[in-house]
Amino acid sequence: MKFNLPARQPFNFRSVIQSHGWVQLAPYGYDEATGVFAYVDRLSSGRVVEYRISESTEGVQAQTEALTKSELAEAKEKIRWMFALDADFSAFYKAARKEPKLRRAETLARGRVLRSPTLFEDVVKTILTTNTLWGATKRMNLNLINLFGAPFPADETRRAFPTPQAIAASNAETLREKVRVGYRASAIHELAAKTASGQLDLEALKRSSLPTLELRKELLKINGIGPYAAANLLLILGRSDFIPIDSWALKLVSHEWHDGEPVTAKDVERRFEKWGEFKGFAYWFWDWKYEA
DNA sequence: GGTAGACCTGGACGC
DNA sequence: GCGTCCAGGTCTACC
Repeated sequence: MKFNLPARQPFNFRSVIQSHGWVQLAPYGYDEATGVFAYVDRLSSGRVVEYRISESTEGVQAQTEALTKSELAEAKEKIRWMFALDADFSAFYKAARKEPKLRRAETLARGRVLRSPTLFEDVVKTILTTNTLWGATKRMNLNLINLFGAPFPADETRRAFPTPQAIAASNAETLREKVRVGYRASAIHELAAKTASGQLDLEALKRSSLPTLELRKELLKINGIGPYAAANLLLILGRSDFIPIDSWALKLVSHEWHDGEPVTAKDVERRFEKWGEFKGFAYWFWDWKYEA
């Protein structure tokens, strides 16, 4: 079955897909040639389905197998969230018009950050990006999915992202030895256990009206989430008050303003201070000189 | 509030 | 094939 979901304008499908490296992490997939984005999802009914999503005139078009009425409603809600179809970035665009390095922000409809259907998945993936190289992040994520994810019946080589319950039912030792997440094992298992038991309601944070500073405090309470990871998750949640400062950010700022000389996190903060509540977006969508 | 050192993995490199 | 070094954020202890 096919269905269309409209997006608040302006909207640019490729800008969302290319907003960060998430698209390279299973169970996402993207075919550059056809422009089809795929995601294997486990619905709350227990069925594992694939969404094949492409750009439409007003937003996105999704294709999947026949779903029940409640499954369809769930799929629509998840896809709306993943692509932030309802998000409004007009205030950021207004501020960005004055800055040549952000000139393309509005024309390319930047601001939306590709996200997972659940915040649990995004928190786990963010933990997997910390203190490691991108290749290792991809490997750990794939190991996690292959070990704990439910298989997609039409192609059992592909699996949905594991539920908190599936990970919680295992233990930190298995995460360390089979998923090869190293010291992150206890943080991931604790996160899964607290989420599965209801002690931690991550999904409520998606709709939270808390000020960003308070929301950040909530994220920092999670074991394994520090300043970088919290800022990354805030951007995913549409909050732009903090910059995810990692070694890459230091490199970008170093080459942009300091001729490649070493810089500190404070230097990065200073460069974007004037952007206030938009500093995260300004950093994220800056037209950087330096490229990998 | 700031800082040093430990935590792990896997890739790169030298032998 | 083996050993060593290094990159990458968070956490804890300490000042």
